[in-house]
Amino acid sequence: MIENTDSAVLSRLRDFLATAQLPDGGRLPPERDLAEALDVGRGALRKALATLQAEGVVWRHVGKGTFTGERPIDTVADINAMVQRTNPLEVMGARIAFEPEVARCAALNATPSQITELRSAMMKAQQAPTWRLYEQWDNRLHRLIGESSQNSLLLGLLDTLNAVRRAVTWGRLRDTPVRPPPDHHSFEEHARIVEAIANRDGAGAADAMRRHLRSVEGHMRDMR
Amino acid sequence: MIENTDSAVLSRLRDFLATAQLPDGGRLPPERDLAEALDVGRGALRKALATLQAEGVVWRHVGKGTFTGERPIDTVADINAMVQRTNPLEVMGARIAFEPEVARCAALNATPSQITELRSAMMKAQQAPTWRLYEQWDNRLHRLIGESSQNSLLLGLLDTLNAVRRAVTWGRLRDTPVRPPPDHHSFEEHARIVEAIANRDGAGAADAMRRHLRSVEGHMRDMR
DNA sequence: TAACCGAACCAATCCTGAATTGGTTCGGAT
DNA sequence: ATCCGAACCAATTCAGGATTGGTTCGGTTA
Repeated sequence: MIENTDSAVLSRLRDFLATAQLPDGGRLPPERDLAEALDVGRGALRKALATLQAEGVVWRHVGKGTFTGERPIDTVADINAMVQRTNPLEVMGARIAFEPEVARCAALNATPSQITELRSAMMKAQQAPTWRLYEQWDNRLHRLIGESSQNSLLLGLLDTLNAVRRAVTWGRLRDTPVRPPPDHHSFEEHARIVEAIANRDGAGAADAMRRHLRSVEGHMRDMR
Repeated sequence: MIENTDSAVLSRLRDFLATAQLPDGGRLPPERDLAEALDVGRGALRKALATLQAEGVVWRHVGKGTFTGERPIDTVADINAMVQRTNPLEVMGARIAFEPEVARCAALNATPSQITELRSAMMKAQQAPTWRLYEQWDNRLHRLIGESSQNSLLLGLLDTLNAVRRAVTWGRLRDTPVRPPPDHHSFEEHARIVEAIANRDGAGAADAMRRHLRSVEGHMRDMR
């Protein structure tokens, strides 16, 4: 050991990083190994690493290791935060803005088997013996449309939207044994959406979805 | 074994479910155990379970088990999960589907002071001395449009989308000291969007935003 | 005295192999 | 023909140990 002043260790560490040429986000050797490789005590190395971390050159996490670049952004979008800020009216507005475009993508990208599934879910909803089962298949239908867009990010956003919707409309589940009337407004609207998707009619699907959601919105207000 | 017709097995299974009284989302015994408990072959049991699954009473997954109720959809908006499933192309597709509709809402709902802010952010982006600062003001502009929609849920979804976008396109930050050229394609596109919003022209705003994003998409491909 | 080093320990994380579980196939018995 | 048991497959879970950054403590050196 020649000189292990703080600055000497730091510069030797920078040297190592420059030489190592590791990819951005790459992982450094464990502190113990690195200390031995640089012929430095672990404490001194940690002090130097702390400096680099303060500079934003590296970031560390227990059990994971030390990595170059900046710490990746924190993970979960807080659905609870959205739920507290929003209200049923906003949820409906967001659905009317968002879901028609998802339907448009679905019309352009759905696979034949997905179209079959869409028709099946639609039928199941029509024949549902209770409101609860109807809503179950209605949900399934709307998510199938998201899956049919073949865009996992759109699907993720749709799931987020639905999670918020469920949280906001909590406790308003219709659990009556009464079944939806055979002329329930949604049935024909669903059919229009699914047929537009089957016909690869993007604009038609978006339009049909928009009409459907506006109709749902109208009935929501009537129930107040 | 008395009678193990399909319907008999099915009714015995329903009986078990009713008796077991497991909580919604609860887990059924493994097929092998359950088959033995009901004194039924596994194949027959599976046929009955398939029926229940078609009815939406239970759902199954290899390695996990069989559960009551609906298949849970990722309730947590785990951005990391989205990031891992998606790719830059999908991100662009989602933006093109989503952001024009946000712009439409913004045109209908933006307050005068928000319109002032929009113009300000647009100017700042035009005069940005570096690409990094340009992107910063570009981000600010797009989020301001989200705020102008006056729909906190739409804004939350937009933030989620942006978080994914940043994570996916990470490491491709342009940090050159060069500034965007004065005739950068985005400048006029931004202006069209902002003016459409200022004029309360929802369709125009959506259209301008769509053109803008398609243009960005095109330049992304050129850079490859 | 003060700084530094090595060693041990802690908690979070990763890793690996075994066990579990739904999905499938095949031969034999009824 | 049909059903059953057994074996196998692939996805998932689970448990234990190994790894890793964070911390503490006593001994050594300057």
